Amino acid sequence: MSTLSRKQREIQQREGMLLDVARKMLVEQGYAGLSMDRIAELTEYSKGVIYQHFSSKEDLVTAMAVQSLQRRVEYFSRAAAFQGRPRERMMAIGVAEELFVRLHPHYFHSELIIKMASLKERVSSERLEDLRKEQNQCFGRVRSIVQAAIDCGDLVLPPKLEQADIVVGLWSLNMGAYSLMHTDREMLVENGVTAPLTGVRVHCHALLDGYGWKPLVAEWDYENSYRRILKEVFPEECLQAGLE
Amino acid sequence: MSTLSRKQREIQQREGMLLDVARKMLVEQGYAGLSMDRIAELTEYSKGVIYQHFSSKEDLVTAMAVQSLQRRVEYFSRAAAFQGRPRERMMAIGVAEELFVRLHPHYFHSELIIKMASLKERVSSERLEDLRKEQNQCFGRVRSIVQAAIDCGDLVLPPKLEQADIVVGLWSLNMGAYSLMHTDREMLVENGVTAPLTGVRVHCHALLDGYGWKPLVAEWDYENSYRRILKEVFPEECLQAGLE
DNA sequence: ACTTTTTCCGACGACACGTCGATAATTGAT
DNA sequence: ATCAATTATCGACGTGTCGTCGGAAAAAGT
Repeated sequence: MSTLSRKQREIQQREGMLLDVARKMLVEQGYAGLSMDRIAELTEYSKGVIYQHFSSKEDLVTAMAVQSLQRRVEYFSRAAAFQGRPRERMMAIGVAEELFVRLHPHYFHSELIIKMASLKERVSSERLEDLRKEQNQCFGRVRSIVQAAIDCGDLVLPPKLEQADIVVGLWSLNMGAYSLMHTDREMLVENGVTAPLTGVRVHCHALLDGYGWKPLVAEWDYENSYRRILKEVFPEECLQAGLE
Repeated sequence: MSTLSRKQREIQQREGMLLDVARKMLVEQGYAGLSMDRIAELTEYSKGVIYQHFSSKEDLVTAMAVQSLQRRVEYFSRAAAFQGRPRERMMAIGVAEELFVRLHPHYFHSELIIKMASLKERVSSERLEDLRKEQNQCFGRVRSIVQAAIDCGDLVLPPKLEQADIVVGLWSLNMGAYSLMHTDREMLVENGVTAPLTGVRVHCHALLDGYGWKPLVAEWDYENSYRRILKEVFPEECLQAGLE
């Protein structure tokens, strides 16, 4: 006998289904087109049921963001376990992020929305706590790699920068690039930017080189590292993403 | 006699006033708290009048973003005119962005919102054209500096990167960092990131060093450049921002 | 002074969020 | 198996917002 009754398990499962339907709606129709009434209609549950799961529309969107971050943490964890120099492991995190965005754009999208609209006011405090926790998980995964690099001497912190700052720099660059792609793809193609995704990798390497994080691009065959990461850490996802 | 009648000028002026009221509301109450009815109430105009200026709520928010970009272009233009090496002029752009975000956070905020919510569907096509134009202005200002650096030999494009890519890298890093500050400041302080704004400058320098854009940080006194930029290009704004 | 055109108004319909009392289903005890 | 107690579900309702539209008011023109 499990800790939860049959009914309660059913309810828990339902939450996932509600989120799936909601996410599809969010992606197809935007935030404004995400309607609680229509979720009720499509799932053939009543609104009351939905409001037993989520205290408000904002709470629901936040739940999507939490799901997204959980998935990301999963990716990051696998990436962080890659066998290699710290900088290679950091590269693996970058690959993880890239695959994550490629394979789950709807998850990423929900994160962006919740971030922007400053919806936090109307979100239940437990959900907000979940969000915070997952975010810190992500941050922590990256941070520990930076620490490892410092410990083994591959990275000497430049003046005025702490470990956490390095994380912020990389995070900003990635986050900025991907949200740019999502929101201003039009402007990019207009300006002849054809392969923004591969671009991100190159930019990250430039940034790490700028920090003086050894081995520098000139001293190491990161193309090879890249292939190893894809093959050893994300073989399944590669196929899904259509990467060779 | 001007080309516009008195009445028409009055109407044009009114648009600015409407946007001011709306922006204040947006910043104080978030996107959800921005209500067309309340704008009408506060300005003591009818809703009909407001809908003569803006075809929808989204159109109004887009108008705010356009205003914001116009202001940014102004800042960027002044920065681009700084006398010095291309990399110094690029640094001036960074300073411009920093001051812009510091002094007009509400403008910046409206940009973020319009970007995220994929509101574009309901925006009038003229307004969308305005937005596109201003964005390209910004992009162009930065791009021409990159070109200048290439022309004078200060920058040799790394393999796999075009001029436009360099712009994208810097843009992403800045955009990402500032939106991170706006949306996740809490997470930053939790992780001991104390001075994110000065951090951005350091990260940008690292990125430019990574591109091999001469003169590198080690070869030039950019602290001095920074002081010169503040004093020569943005003396007024410095005081307002409370920078020494 | 009177007509035409422009501008302005605010009631109205449609729709969305979130609530709540009534209703149905499930559980547990006898 | 029966019935009471608890739990889960429903959907109509109140409130508020968006965007429209026909008529009132003001301005321009003659």
